[in-house]
Amino acid sequence: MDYADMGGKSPSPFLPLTRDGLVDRVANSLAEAILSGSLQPGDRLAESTIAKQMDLSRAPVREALRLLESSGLVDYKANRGFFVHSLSVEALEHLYELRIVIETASIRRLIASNHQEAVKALRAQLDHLHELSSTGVEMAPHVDADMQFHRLICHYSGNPRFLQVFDTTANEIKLSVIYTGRLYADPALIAQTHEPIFDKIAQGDAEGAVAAMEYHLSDARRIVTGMFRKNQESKQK
Amino acid sequence: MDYADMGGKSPSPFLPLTRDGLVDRVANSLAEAILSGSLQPGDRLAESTIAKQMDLSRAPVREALRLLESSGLVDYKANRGFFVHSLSVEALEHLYELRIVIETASIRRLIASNHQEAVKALRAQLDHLHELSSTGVEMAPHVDADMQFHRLICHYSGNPRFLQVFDTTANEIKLSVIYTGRLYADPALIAQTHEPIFDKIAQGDAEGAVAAMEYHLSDARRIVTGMFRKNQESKQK
DNA sequence: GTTTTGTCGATTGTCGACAATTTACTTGAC
DNA sequence: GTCAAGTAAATTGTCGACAATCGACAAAAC
Repeated sequence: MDYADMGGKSPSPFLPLTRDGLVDRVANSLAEAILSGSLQPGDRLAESTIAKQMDLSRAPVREALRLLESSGLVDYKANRGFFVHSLSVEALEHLYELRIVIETASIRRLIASNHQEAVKALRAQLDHLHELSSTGVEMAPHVDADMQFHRLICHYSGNPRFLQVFDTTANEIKLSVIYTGRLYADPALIAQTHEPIFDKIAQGDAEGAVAAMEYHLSDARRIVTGMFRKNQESKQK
Repeated sequence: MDYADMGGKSPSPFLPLTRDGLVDRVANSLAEAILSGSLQPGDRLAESTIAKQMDLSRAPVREALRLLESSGLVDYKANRGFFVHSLSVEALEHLYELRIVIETASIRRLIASNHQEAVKALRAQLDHLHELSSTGVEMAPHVDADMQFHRLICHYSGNPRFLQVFDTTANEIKLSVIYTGRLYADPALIAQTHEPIFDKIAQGDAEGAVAAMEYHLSDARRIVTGMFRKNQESKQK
């Protein structure tokens, strides 16, 4: 038997054996630190310091930082180095506007092509969200599951470019939620606000689903930017 | 192509005074080589070779290649290095679909906000295109001017994210045109096909402009993918 | 003859050191 | 006390060298 060319799911008895390079591990580690809030926006990310802390040279750290830059988690200024990405209210507005464009476009393509498969996956993800809502108070898992629902929509659009655009926005959206505190007073609301979108998609009602998504994202934008503004004001004084 | 240009307006009377770092110069140089066709898709881009040819060390070359990767000009495979980006027909279809989404969204936002300023800039760019059409037979300037028209639309959308998405697609689109040969038999047609879009925008007719843009991009997609297919077949034998 | 295994050359991955630049601090003048 | 210039420290930018990894070819086994 030839284990090399059995396309599809892992036919081999071995685990994927994730040979993540050093750079990826560094990037993941840094991303976690940023998304967990250990590092504040604007904080300097000195290469030497990080390299020393992780006990390796500056080269892989530098590459990891460049990677994070392209995913929007850090900013780079020539001859000045890397800093944890700082958000502004304007940037958030632009971000949500882009999300509306990409995710509504994804919905249209999704309904026109991959419908059956997509509905199944989205239903499963929604169920997962409902389960989560009864559990912990930790914010991160809820946000992740929320984002995953939206990501699935882009995935099942059938256009990898749509997913790519979504992914570039995803980290910044996560950042904004982390920094502004919880999105909804009750985590159970997260799952509920996605039901109307799913319903319309399941019915194959493209325009209805688009409208539901626009409403949902506009609402989220309103809440996030509102809290963001309040947060900044409280920091001023 | 200038990777340092952030697309914003220059408030000072002085030119940006591009203190391009070494990395940017290397990136520009490589981009030119790729977009001019000196390097063929799939060609290996060995760091040492490039470093020797440019008389510097591998570090800045490596960073430049990573930069080009994020702008879609080169592909990177772990432990194998960098290669000139290879296009597929499917990728092109996806790319044009994304362009339609972003550029039509840009048109809507543009007409709703920056209208006056945008119309002026677009008219100027169209005039420039017309002037070009009577001159040389070189393809690159026409393609650049064409892309610049579309880029202006994204720019005047007022949402930097839209422009950012456009820029990530721009290089690949350029590549496809370079590799498939001329888009239109007569360069004068390039300018003409953009007039309807401009007219509708100038009139403030959002839906009309969107329709014109969709028609234009669908047409371009049809031509490019068609020539691409033909090109590949001729390479087979 | 086909498949597996071993070896080699080439290329990327990582490292520590030095040069160039920026930032922070100190010093001095007003 | 405030501001400016000059100096020192810290940080990024670049370099050349070594280690790890990969692909291709050669050799051996079936």
